[in-house]
Amino acid sequence: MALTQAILALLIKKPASGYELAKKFNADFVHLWKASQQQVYRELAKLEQQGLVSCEIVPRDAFLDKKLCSITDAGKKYLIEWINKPSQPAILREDLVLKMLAGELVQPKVLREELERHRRLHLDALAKFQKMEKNYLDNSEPLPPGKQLQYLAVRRGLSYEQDWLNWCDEALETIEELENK
Amino acid sequence: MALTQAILALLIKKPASGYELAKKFNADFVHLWKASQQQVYRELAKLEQQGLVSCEIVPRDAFLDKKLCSITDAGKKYLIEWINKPSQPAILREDLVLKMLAGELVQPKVLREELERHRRLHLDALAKFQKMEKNYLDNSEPLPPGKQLQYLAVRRGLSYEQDWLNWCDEALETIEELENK
DNA sequence: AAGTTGTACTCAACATGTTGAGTACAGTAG
DNA sequence: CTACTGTACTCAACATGTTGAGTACAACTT
Repeated sequence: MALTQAILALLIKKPASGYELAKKFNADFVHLWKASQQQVYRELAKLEQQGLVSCEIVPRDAFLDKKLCSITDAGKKYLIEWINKPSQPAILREDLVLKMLAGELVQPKVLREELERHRRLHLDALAKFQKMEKNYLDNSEPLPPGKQLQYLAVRRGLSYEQDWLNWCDEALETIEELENK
Repeated sequence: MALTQAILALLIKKPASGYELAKKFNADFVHLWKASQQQVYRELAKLEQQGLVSCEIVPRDAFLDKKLCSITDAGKKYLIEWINKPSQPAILREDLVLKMLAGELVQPKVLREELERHRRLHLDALAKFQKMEKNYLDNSEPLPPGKQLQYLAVRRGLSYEQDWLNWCDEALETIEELENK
């Protein structure tokens, strides 16, 4: 629903090609907003057609051409209106929770191994956010308002992953108790 | 992706009609797995066709007929296989985080009001999970394994909402600082 | 010289989720 | 006795997300 806004939000920082945006949505940004290359290109085409972004083909001698997209004034206006509209919290749909609900059907060991896998994944994600956080904390000068807000986004990721980690540990304790009975 | 499994997971507890399932996915269950009526009916039709659930029309004199669906042995087998396969953590796509990233475009007041709205929503959700938790805690006897796993799902919801709440408070502090400058 | 990796994109098909309207009937409240 | 609410579903259309293949070219490795 809001891939539109996610792209526009990145483009206000600086113009980018579809390829670059797609890379962000699958690397540093992946734990906050994931999107496939195909999704990005499709969305970008729609945005250009609506006049919310404008693209320009930049020839780079020797390299392949690159279609650099920038947000237009209309795009900025659209984003501002969207921020002003109330939005709903995201809908949670987590497979792992379903596996707990139906967990009686399998051996506790199966659940334990899956929990351990998820624990590792959340630990990796947490490490990435901690690395990002450093860029905001190591600064001796106070952060400008834009950066402070960005920092809040990083804090959300950090807190989210830490919270998952805590739950995984709690769940593992319960499962181990079940295994020992 | 896993609405299939969400429906099957509910059906192992007891048979239900599409209407009843849809009600769950929009009431007590909504913060763990949300699905619209239309989605449930479509999925249920597919599941019946695949032989994972079997439906039976139950005439209830005076009342409207009800199509009661139960999970079949094939359905149970399918669920067990799914639990055994590793699954990916859900993808986060939260509008509010985007609003922070692009937040420099608007007055801090706009962000503060949106944060306060979300804070209230998460507080409501938290209250619902706390109410659910009581059913598991008030018990003097130890819980059977199935219930203990169910309790973990509730704990996940509880922790998730509490974590959002904490972040909202942290973000509000930051925004208030911005407003006072 | 051939194969792999990385950049930069397009097209097609399908699965899933959302929105909205429409049918039918029973119970209850004004 | 009419309107509203709740039960119990169906159909259609569209938006969004996923999967997979395909094109093209440059740089680097083996």
